[in-house]
Amino acid sequence: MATIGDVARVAGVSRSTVSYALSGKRSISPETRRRVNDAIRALKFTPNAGARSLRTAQTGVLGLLVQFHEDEFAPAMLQYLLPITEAARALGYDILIMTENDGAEALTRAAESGMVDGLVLLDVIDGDPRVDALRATQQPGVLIGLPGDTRGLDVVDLDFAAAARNLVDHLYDLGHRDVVLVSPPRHVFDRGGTYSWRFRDAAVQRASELGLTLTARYGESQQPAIDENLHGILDECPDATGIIMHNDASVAALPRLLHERGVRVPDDLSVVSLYSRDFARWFSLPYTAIESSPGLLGKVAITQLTERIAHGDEAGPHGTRLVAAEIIDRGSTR
Amino acid sequence: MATIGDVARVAGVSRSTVSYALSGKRSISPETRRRVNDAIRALKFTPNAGARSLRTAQTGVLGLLVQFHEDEFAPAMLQYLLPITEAARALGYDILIMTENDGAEALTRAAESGMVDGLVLLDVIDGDPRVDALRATQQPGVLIGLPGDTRGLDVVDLDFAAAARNLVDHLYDLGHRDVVLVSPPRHVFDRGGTYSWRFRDAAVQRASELGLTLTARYGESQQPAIDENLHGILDECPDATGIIMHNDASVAALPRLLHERGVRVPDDLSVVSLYSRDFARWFSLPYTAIESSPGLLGKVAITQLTERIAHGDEAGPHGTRLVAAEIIDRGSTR
DNA sequence: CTGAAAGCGCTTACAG
DNA sequence: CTGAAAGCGCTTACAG
Repeated sequence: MATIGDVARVAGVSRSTVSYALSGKRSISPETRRRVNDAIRALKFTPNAGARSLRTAQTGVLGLLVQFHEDEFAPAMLQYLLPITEAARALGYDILIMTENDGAEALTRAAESGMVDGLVLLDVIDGDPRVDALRATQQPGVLIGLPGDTRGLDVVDLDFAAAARNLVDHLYDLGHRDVVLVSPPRHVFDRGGTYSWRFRDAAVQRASELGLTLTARYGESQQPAIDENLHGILDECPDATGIIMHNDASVAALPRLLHERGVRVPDDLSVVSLYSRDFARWFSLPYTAIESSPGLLGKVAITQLTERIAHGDEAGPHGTRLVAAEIIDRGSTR
Repeated sequence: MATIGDVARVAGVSRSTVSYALSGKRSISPETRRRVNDAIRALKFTPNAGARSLRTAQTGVLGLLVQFHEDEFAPAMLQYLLPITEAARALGYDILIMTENDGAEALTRAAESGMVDGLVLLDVIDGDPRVDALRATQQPGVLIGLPGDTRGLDVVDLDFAAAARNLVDHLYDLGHRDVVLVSPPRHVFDRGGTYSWRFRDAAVQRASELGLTLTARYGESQQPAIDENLHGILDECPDATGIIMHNDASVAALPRLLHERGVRVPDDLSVVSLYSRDFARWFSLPYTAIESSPGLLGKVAITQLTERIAHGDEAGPHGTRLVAAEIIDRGSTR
């Protein structure tokens, strides 16, 4: 690999001139610039990342901390990965992906060794040990997912409460008065998955405001429990005319299950849910749903993080951005 | 962040002693070792990665080049991600994930700037421009997926030909004499996805050896074309008693589609396929299938790559490792 | 508009 | 068993 010294020698200038030609931080005569550029091309010179980061204390790398909760629906995670790497790349950053079970330890290691300029925490729950680790490192970071205590943190998440109200209103406006809600599994609530109760509580409250009967039930995350659970819920609520699915694994199983039961959508039952376009495509889901917007969330998070890296506290106060929930009508209600 | 100089001062030794205490590359008196360790703990010292890599020309990072083919089934990619990061971590490496459309450019950038010690190319096809880029960089690399020209490359892939023969034999042994094969979409063949024709050609040949009628058809990768395509194939082959699904997107749609057609498995039709346990779980697929073993492939690839990094040509000749295909009986045949 | 020099934080041959 | 010093490849104040 060529070094900046090689380029300087070939171009017949000093190393500082090559560096400034690269960075544009001081003016260079056209003739010199040409010679430098020629030499760079001839030698295929690329600045050494380690040397640069040692000198500037900046790496151009962001750490992405992915948490695989044992019982969670893995494909849902994938939706965030591509938008995040793309948004980061567009801003000049690469992504170091860390999937260790001990996310707090991984975060600390990446930060303390200076491998990254900032950290993205995916799928944050209340009481997440990575959040304390992040606070301890003093590194810029952004959370996707809302913990209980957000002091001093930049957080991005979907507005699950607004999403729930939106869906309840949608069914109510169509005349539905008896509706079922299938939530994430109970252990997601217990574990601190705040999106689960933010959604459910908002749905319950809106239903009560409207005088709509809402039966909220936990879903399951693994077959065959999913099918059994859904059959049980549907048997239990024969008069319900609408169902709100807030559960990736369950909604993925729903088309087949409703077909088996001979339930037609939307003639016999109106179905609404919350997932992304990609998710709908992978699982051929035909339901009207709140778009969970992983691409937008990822982009907002990366933008926020890079702002924080560049400007620190001057990038504005720390805070939580709840991204508005938008409904996509696929004709599964009436 | 504390530096090695801080540790040395607190411990009352030289920086070299701290460094050697860390690396264990020369003997240290117990007393000195204790003082150094105390200082490291007191200061929470972690060596700076940039400085270390500048000095040693090693980064402890592997580049993972993920290629998102527009028409491909994204969840399938995810299965490789976790095993690869875990295998890498177990060997002391972190993973830089690159998802750019221009994978060759990304690969070159990572290699030339010295960000990584080696490269993993996921989902390699024949004529993949990343392969030429890899050869040009002279960096250690490993491919998952088999290109046409493997000279000088370390390659890991599933033995798709053996998998196909295995499935044909399985159906033949149960008495089936008229079988359908649903391959990947035509453009996967055209694009250079060698797994598609390695599987199909081996199936066709084995069928002809056995005197079994095998109707090979292209599948689709997007709804609603998937359903239409499958209905067409099933209508076309009313006498087929078995079906071999070599197509992620199509097999994911099959349970619902067969249910719609009133086809019972295995009473009316025997079904075999090729996918991973995780994939089967996500999509609730009940079919006997060759285990595609993404975890094993990822682990083999990482092991091979780190060997190559550590020992270069002494790690043995470059070559292709085809991982044996194992069948998991889920009772969908008879 | 350009160059010589210092220094980022490590590791390791050299010396004792 | 330990230390002083060189040097990895950059960037940037300092000087002209």
